[in-house]
Amino acid sequence: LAPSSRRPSESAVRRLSLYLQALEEIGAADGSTISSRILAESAGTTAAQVRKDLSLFGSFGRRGLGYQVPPLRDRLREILGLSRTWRVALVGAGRIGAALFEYPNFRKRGFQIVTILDADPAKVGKRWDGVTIRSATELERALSDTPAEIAILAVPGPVAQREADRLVAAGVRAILNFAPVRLRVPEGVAVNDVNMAVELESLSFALRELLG
Amino acid sequence: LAPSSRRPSESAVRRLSLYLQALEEIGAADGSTISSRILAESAGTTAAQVRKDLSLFGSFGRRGLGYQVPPLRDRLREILGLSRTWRVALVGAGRIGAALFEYPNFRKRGFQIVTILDADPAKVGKRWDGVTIRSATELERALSDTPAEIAILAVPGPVAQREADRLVAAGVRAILNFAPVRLRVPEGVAVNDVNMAVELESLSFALRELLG
DNA sequence: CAATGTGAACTTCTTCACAGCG
DNA sequence: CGCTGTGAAGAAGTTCACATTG
Repeated sequence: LAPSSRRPSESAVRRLSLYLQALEEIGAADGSTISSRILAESAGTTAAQVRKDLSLFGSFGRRGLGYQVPPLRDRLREILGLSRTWRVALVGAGRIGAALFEYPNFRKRGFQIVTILDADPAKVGKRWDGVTIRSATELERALSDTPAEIAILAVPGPVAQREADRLVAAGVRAILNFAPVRLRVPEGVAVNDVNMAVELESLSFALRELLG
Repeated sequence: LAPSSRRPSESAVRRLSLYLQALEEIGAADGSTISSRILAESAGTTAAQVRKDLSLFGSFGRRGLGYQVPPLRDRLREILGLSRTWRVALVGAGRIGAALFEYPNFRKRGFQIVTILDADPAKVGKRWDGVTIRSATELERALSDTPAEIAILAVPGPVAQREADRLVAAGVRAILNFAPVRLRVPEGVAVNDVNMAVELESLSFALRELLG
C-alpha cells in the first residue's frame, strides 16, 4: 500500500489520464474489475507499463483478479488532482477558446471556467453560458475579482508572452498554451503547450516516410 | 554531409518542427547565421540537443560560425515533408474544425484543406473560404472526388473510430485525432492524438504538486 | 577563438520475467 | 491458475566533453 517515492514521468502522468478516461468510459458496475492488459489496450500501451505506472502510487490491484474499477478510478482522480475544482480563466474567446469552452467533459472533470477575456470590443459584454466576456485590458481586475489557478491562453503568438506575464503576476499557476510560442515563466508555474504546427508537421514527417 | 542512418525519435521530430518555427519567426536575411545555443533557447531545449537532432540529417553547420538560416530552414522544411502540399480532409466542422481552419500558418505551411465534412444537415452546403461543406454520409464519394493524404478528425468520441475506418478505407494515410478515443488503424497509417483532457489533467497533476 | 559534430557517459524510460499472492 | 508488483535487464534519449575546423 505504501506509495513508491519515485516521481512519475510526464508521460506516466499522461498515461494515468488515459487510464482514467478508459475507466470512465466503461463506467463499470461496482463489483467489476479490470486487468492491466485490458487497460493497456484502451490506452495504447502494454500491461507491464500499466502496472508500473500504477505501482508508483501504491498497490491497489489484486493478484489473480485485476483492479477494482471504482476504487481505481477514484484513486486516479485523486492522484491527478481532480478531487477538487480548479478555476480556469479563458484568455482569448476566439474559435479555440469557444471549442474548449464547449468541450463536454470540461466542467464534469472539475475545471470551471470562471473568467473569459478577449481583446475584441465586439465580444466584450457577451455571455457564454452565464460568464460575461470581459476586456483583456481588465485582466488584473478580473483575476482579482475571481481568482483562477489555471489559464487557457488562446491568443495570437505575438501577444502571448505579455499575457502570460500578466497572468502569472495575477496569481495563475498553470497555463495551457495554444500560441505557437515558447513561454518564459518563473519556477513554480506549469505550462503545457498545444502546438498545431508541431502536430501537423510530425504527421507530415511520418507521411514522407510512409509514402516515400 | 552524409545523413546519419539513425531514425529520429518522435520527440526529435517535434523539436525539428520547433526549430523551424523559430527560424521562420526570425525570418532572417540571407547571410545571417544562428548558433545551436540560440536555437535551443527558442525551442526550449539545450544546445547539445539541437546539434544532435540536426546531425541526424547531416552536418550543415559551420564550426565557429553556426548554422546559416535560410539553408537550414529549407532543409528542415524538406526533412519534415513540407516541400510539397498535403491535401487535408476536415471531418467535423464544429468549433475545433473551425479553429483549425482559421489557423493562419495552415495553408502557408503546405496543408491544404480540400474537403470539409459534417454530419449536421444545417451546415452542409455552406462554404468555408471556397470549400463547400458536404455531408458526412458522403465521405467515400467526397474523398474519391478529391483525395486527401491527411484527415483532421474532430468528431464526437463515439463515432470517431467508425469515421477513422472509413477515412482509412478511402485512402487517408495520416489522422490528426481530436476525439478522446484510441483509434485502431492498420500499419502504415499515422495517428497523432490531441487530447484536451490529458493536457488539462497533467496541469492539474502539476498544480497538486505545486500547491500541495 | 567560437561553435559544430560526435563518441562516450549518464540518465531515464520501457520491457522482461518471475516470485508472490489471492 | 491468473494476474499483480517489482527488481533486473535492456533500450532509448539526453548530456557531457572534447577533438576539430573555419
